[in-house]
Amino acid sequence: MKYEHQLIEKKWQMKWDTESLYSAADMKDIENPFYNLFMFPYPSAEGLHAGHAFSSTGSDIYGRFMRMHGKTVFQPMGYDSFGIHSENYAIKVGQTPQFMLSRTTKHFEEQLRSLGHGYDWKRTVTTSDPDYYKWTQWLFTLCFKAGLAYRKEAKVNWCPSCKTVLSDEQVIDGKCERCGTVVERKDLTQWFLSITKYADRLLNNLENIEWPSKIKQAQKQWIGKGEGLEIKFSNIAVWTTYWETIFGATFLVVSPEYLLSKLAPDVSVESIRYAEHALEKSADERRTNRKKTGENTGLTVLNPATKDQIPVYVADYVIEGVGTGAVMGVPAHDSRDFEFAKKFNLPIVPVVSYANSEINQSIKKNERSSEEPGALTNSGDFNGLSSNGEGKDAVRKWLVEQRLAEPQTNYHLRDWLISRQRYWGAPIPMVFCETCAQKGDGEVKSGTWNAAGWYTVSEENLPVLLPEITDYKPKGEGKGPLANHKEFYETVCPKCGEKAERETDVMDTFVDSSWYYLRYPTVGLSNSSEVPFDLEVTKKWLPVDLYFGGAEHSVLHLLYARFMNQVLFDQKKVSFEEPFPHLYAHGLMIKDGAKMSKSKGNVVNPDEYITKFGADTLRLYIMFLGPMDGSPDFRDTGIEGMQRFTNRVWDLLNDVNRGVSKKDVSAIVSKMHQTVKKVTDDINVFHYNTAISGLMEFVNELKDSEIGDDKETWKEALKTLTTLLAPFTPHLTEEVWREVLNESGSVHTAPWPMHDESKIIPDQIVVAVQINGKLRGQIEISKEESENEEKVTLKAKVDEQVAKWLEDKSIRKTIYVKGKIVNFVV
RNA sequence: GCCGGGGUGGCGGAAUGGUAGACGCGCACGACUCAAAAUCGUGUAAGGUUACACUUGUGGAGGUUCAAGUCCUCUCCUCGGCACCA
Repeated sequence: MKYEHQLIEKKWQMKWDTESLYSAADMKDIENPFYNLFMFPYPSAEGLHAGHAFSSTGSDIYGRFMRMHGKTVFQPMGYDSFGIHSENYAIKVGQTPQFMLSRTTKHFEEQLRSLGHGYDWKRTVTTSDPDYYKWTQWLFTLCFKAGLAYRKEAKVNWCPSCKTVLSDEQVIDGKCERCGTVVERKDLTQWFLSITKYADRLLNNLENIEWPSKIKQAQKQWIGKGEGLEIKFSNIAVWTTYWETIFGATFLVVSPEYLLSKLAPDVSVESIRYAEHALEKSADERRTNRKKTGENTGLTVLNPATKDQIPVYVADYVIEGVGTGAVMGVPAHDSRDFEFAKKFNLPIVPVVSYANSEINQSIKKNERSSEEPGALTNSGDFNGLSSNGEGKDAVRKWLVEQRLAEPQTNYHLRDWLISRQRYWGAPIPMVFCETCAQKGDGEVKSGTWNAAGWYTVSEENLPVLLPEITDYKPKGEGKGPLANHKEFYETVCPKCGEKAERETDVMDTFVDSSWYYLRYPTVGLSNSSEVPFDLEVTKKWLPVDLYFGGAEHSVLHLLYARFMNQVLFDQKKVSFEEPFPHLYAHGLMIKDGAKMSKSKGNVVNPDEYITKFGADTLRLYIMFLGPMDGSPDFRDTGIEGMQRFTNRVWDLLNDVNRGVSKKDVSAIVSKMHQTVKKVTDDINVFHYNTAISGLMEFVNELKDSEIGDDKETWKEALKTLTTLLAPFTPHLTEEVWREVLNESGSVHTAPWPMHDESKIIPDQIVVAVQINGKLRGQIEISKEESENEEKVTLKAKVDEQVAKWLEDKSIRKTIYVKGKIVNFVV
């Protein structure tokens, strides 16, 4: 009987649906909850590709594994449907985003169903749905009321192609994360969320969550906490983490911004001209210009440690926003300063030694080397000091005691810019009233920015609906398309009732995705339109038990979501700080050695493989390619090999009435228990490729066994194999379980098999024999014999292959590793 | 430059310090067939041999150990993150 994958897969997908196998009737009344979350995709028009199939299958296998462990698994799916990606595509094909959406989500659902994933389709989330973004807006108002949302004019990242601003996190190598265009800098007034206030907590909590270290590392690096000193050089403060090099600071450099805003007009005309010119450069141009250009300002300042007057320069290698925007130039210990000093003929003074006992003396004597700075020729030569920890501490103490410096902590993390001058997003739910602004009235009084005139839209008036307009394309004038629609922005002030205007920018998509995991369990509850998330159900299901997703979200989504959750925690809306205590980051599937992308034309659509080979074979194949956290290469040849395996398994499992001969029973029982252990252990750590190889070995063992009378062992082996395979091949095993083995209920709720440690070791064991660590022979012993070291070593000694190596040699030492190895040292 | 992964057959990849290359792909040969496909069987690290024996072998150089792909030191290459971050 041939395995008809098309019929069987469709049959069970429909049946699971009618049986609600993957959907709890009542989210509040369940036991052993396990929230198995997969990062939701944005519903692209192309549909999902093999990379999605790879990652979502990885998540699904774990969910099924947990379900068979008696957990009630909640595995929802939704769509991150707002955002530039979806909107850009709609523009390209000349449709509205709304129109595109209805087709794309439907296509996604069909594809995900055809892969056999056990999603709860009754509880989905679509971020562009008013029922959803109502609460995204509510979240923004919550931040505003907590003093965590503010407006500020700032030099921001502007993508000239997407015609919107971007957050720092969305600029990769100076380019737009979405379209790859070089971003420009633009002065705009924008909404920010104060994520920097959470920098320390975001950093410290990393200790307590079970995440891959590389993701933690990336977040740590992005937060970039630097504990340094702020040191006054006359009226200019510099910030440094290398304060011990201050004795070698022979000049000072300020950024162009610093010069123009704080030092002009007391500086040279040339330096002002230089600074103005530098500001016209794009961020990318400035970033990649490694030439140390600059200009003398004519000012001098006092080096507080050496008491020397040193010149002040302006140069664009100093960046506004890092530290104070001014740095001390220590050419002997910093390669950039060195290059600069060479160019401008500034003195290069190495700071020599701070050996602990002489520290005070050294400092007082202001010890300097008489060596020529010519020794410092390459940029790698600037260490030596930073490694001297004790000296460094002594200098710090001295500087602070002398009141020359103050401790100051700086972060790389910036506040999150969430305004987007686009159409396809959640409108920022704010109203500005000019009348109130004149009087200084506003919803919050804030010291950090002038909030006068700004009001949140109250909860009963949410959502602020995104109007359906046809002229939704961005124009690039610094305002979003909604600014052209009076009917949208004209409103009245909630305070004084005068004419007022709505904010016309929309929110960054990452705000939408920063809280979606909270919404899922509440979908479908009677109060779901009254609350963002029901308290009882949230308490039951959250935090997420396993979050499965791509490493590319290390510092975007994963940081924002943690931040939002912590805000909600502080506002007493949730009882946990970290939403994802356990994260698994899968790798990226590639094709022919390159990342799958439309532009390369190497995107693999799983549909044709499902049609040709079936979902189960595809699932096995992509999981077998390599480890889940690697970058497997999708190749067509391998899948045919997996189809052979699927067919072999099908034939084997249908051969229910055969038995196994007495002589092979022990080997089969042992292999069965080994396989149970191996597959269980491997799934626990997401090593699906080796779990599958273990299953293949078990299948080979069964196929090669001699036919005999022992039907009970055979039947048990088949049953075990079926359950172990179930997470990987849900359709085939379900067919076998219910129709061939005639078991009651679904295989996916059947109990996961347990292994018996005592049955793992077979009756006959092969032990390797080594002489001086080199393999010289093998002996076969029984299980009982393996316990007896003397017996084993004797048997090894007299083995024909081994004996000839022992002739004329005396054995100095014998090592026996039970049931594994005998090593004679001669 | 800093921080993290990795370097193992023709390929994807396995190996709690204990028989390196599991499992699979590919390839070769054989069976079945008029023939092919499919399927099944055998072989497949390199050198060596009719076949065995044996020798070498996990990027390179040292070291620890009865025993090293695995641990330590140095070094080369590669992939990912951050970066004129002071």
